[in-house]
Amino acid sequence: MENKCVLIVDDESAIREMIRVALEMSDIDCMEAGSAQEAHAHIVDHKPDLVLLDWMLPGASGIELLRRLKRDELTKDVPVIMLTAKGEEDNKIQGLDVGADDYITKPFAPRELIARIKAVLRRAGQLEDESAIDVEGLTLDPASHRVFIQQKPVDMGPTEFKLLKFFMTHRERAYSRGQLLDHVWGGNVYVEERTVDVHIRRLRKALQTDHIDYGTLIQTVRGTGYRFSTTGANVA
Amino acid sequence: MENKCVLIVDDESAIREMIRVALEMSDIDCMEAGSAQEAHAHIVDHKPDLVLLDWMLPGASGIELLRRLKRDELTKDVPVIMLTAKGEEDNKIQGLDVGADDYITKPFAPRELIARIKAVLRRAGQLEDESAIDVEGLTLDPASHRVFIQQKPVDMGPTEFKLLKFFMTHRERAYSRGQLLDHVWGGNVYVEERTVDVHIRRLRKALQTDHIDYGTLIQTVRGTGYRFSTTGANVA
DNA sequence: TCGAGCTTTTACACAACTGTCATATTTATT
DNA sequence: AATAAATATGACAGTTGTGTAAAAGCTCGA
Repeated sequence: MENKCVLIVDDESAIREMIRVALEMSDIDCMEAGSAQEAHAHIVDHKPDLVLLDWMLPGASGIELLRRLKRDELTKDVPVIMLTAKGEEDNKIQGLDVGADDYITKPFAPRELIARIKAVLRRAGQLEDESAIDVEGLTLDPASHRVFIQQKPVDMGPTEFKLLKFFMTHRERAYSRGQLLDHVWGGNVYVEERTVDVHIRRLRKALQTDHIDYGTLIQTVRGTGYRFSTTGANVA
Repeated sequence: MENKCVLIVDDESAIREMIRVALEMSDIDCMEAGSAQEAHAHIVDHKPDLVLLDWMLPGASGIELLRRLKRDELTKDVPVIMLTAKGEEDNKIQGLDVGADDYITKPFAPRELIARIKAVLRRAGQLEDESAIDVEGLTLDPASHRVFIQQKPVDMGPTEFKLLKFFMTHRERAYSRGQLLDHVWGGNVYVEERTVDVHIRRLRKALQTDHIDYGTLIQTVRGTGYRFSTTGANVA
């Protein structure tokens, strides 16, 4: 599985370095930013999985940045843990009010930091849409992470599952192999486009039963890619 | 029966000590926290049976903590009694609004405190599902803290029991190892995720008998985690 | 302080899944 | 009908994730 990426925002590079060491011990990838501006640019740019934000940035801009992040639709879902020095306790609460997901007081034990980061990451990951999707007897249930054909569970690999989920939430529309790679495989992976064909094939196969063949819902759009459609196949 | 554990949250250690003495007279275990932050960490970590929370923490964070606790799925079920000083009576109402289970005005008689605590614990205790859960001949009885297969008692460790209880009360849904750690181990414990595998293994083993193998009810969701399901796995 | 009973970690084997290729098969074009 | 282009299919090997057992660590009570 891909590592989580945490952005460390602190003006003291020594502290950043210390935190980085702690996190990398736990297989968490780190990026660093020394100022609020730098941090903001990075967040918009790379969408880290979590931001560790020092309250005491020069210009008291830590809380400013937090507020700004939470105001913007694009960044409001990025979890933030505030770092506060002892004696700034009042600020913690303010931080929470503005939407920090947790706070931790310096100095802290690396273990505790890791534990909190993991806890926040875990909770953040849970927020996805979980209601089942049904198409003519083909049901995909994100909660149980399963697919059913007429209430009967169907077996398929993780990639096929994600692929089908994407299709069922984006029907009646053709996607190129490249787009599918982006959406299903996720951004920066280098994979042959032909690989998509293979997974389409596997998915179609999995959707076949003795009685019904739901594989035909995934239609080939020659020269373009594929499309999930409930209206029978037709000519271009 | 195991003693109940109450977390006392107050910034004055003298008051904490006084309360502690009173509670321990009644065989109630106590933990203490002097700040909202400390308290939150403790609650997530150890899930006390009840929290005695002073409204007047530095930074007026008592009410904040309460709000935070009630917002988070993991902690919303922990009962809270608010401690308010005379003259802050208006706050009581606010506290109740946010979800406190009761409130007490300082100064209070120890007898009264004990009485209220017991009342809240009693109420909370009743909410716990004490009725046995049965799935196709596999029975878990929270009251006796035992598991039966066709009326025959089954042996397993405490963690396996909690794990099974969680699964049986949360069926047909995939949980990541991280989520299982959150729910079964409790909050911020810092444990390898692979540890879950081992307990799953032991639980599955415990659920096997000469005749039936209930271990298969716990299904592996590759790349995701595990799921308790009564709809059998299926053919490829 | 020691030991029993659990829990957690570790290490390795194994099975499932993935990505790629080589080879059919289909579709479009002339 | 022949040819070119694109997709479908089956097989293979490398990779990843999980199962399993055994060892190391804890905890609590005698």
